Amino acid sequence: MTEVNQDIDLSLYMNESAIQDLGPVIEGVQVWGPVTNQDFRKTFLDWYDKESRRLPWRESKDPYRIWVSEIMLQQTRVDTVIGYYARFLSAFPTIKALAEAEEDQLLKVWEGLGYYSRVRNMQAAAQQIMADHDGIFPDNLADIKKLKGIGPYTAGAIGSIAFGIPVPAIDGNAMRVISRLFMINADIQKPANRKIFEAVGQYLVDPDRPGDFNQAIMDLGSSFETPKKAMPELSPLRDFTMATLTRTTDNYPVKSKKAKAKPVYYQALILQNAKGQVLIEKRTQHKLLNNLWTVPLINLGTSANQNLPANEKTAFLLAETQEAYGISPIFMRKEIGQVKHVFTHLIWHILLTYGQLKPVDEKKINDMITSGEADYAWVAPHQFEDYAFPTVQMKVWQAYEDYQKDNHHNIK
DNA sequence: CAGGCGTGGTG
DNA sequence: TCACCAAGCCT
Repeated sequence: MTEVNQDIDLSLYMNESAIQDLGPVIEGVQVWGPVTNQDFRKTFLDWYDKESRRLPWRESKDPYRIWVSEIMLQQTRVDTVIGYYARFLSAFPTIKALAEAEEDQLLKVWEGLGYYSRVRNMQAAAQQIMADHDGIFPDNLADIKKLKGIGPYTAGAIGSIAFGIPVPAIDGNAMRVISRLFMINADIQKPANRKIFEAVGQYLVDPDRPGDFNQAIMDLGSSFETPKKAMPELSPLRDFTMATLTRTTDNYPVKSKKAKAKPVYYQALILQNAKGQVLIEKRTQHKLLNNLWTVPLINLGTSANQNLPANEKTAFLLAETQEAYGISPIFMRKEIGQVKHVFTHLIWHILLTYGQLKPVDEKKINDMITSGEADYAWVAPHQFEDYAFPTVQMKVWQAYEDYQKDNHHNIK
């Protein structure tokens, strides 16, 4: 059985807190009763009415705009999203525009925001809405949940904010706040424990103002009830929060650790044609950074493998390049730079190698581009507006530029 | 279910 | 430098 707050006796704290009555046990959590619940909601929403953050997506109840903000905000900071939100809406002002957009243009607008499947899923959902709902965002939870990329949290957020449906929106903030309210020991990392917070959240949410209630949780979670360096004694809910009353805020939420990122090694090929343009390719058939563009990357595996003699390294590189691209560039012996990029689950270590194409190889590449056989393209430095590059590629460009700067003998 | 999936900020 | 984090969802 999941550990919850069974070791806590709420009644012990009734005299020295705002808790006035005891309520039911929900999923093993002893919660306060209806009298306290009303008091709690009023206190919380009064605070929200006075102190809520003014954010671009709070200016409208349009479900499309709420939806866009909720997808962008998944695992992403508010400050980062603000830089993308208006641009996205101006590029794709309606569900129809999103549904009909070119994927390349979609990724270009999302470029740098990360978790790119979010925007691909959002377009798929927009197409679902065009097909199944005449282009009108569905107004009930069951249909909202069917949309690609919308899970239990996002459905609750859109449902409550845009349509006033009385449901909680259980994200990391909500689990942190609720775990501190009732000193819930369930590991929030475990999917099975979601139902505990869903159920308690459902009990707590104000049925008259569910959207404001859920957004109040967000604001509280980003101000007084933060993951680190919380200031629970300044929270408007301090007298309702068991962890604050017992000075155990830092014990909540319980959260198990995730595996740390593993290193992967690559050789990036900076291949120039006669015009001085550089070869890039679209990452089709990948899961990571799918359909974004990078220079050719040769995977060297999980060990550096760089303690080989120089001539063997070159031979290896030539063989790999011939294998993957059917060409034999003239490589510079020494690497021209390096890049380190950290993903959630991987760390890429990239060595940049410069090479020039022989005319016959350049023709081979050009033929593949012309025939549409492969997603290659030639780009000149600083003329990147047509392609969506992930941040790791922007770092590669930067390293290449640094090298050119340091070696005033222009590579050409 | 565990692991995959980005990026930038923070202590 | 590094661990951890920020309005999760999909497979």
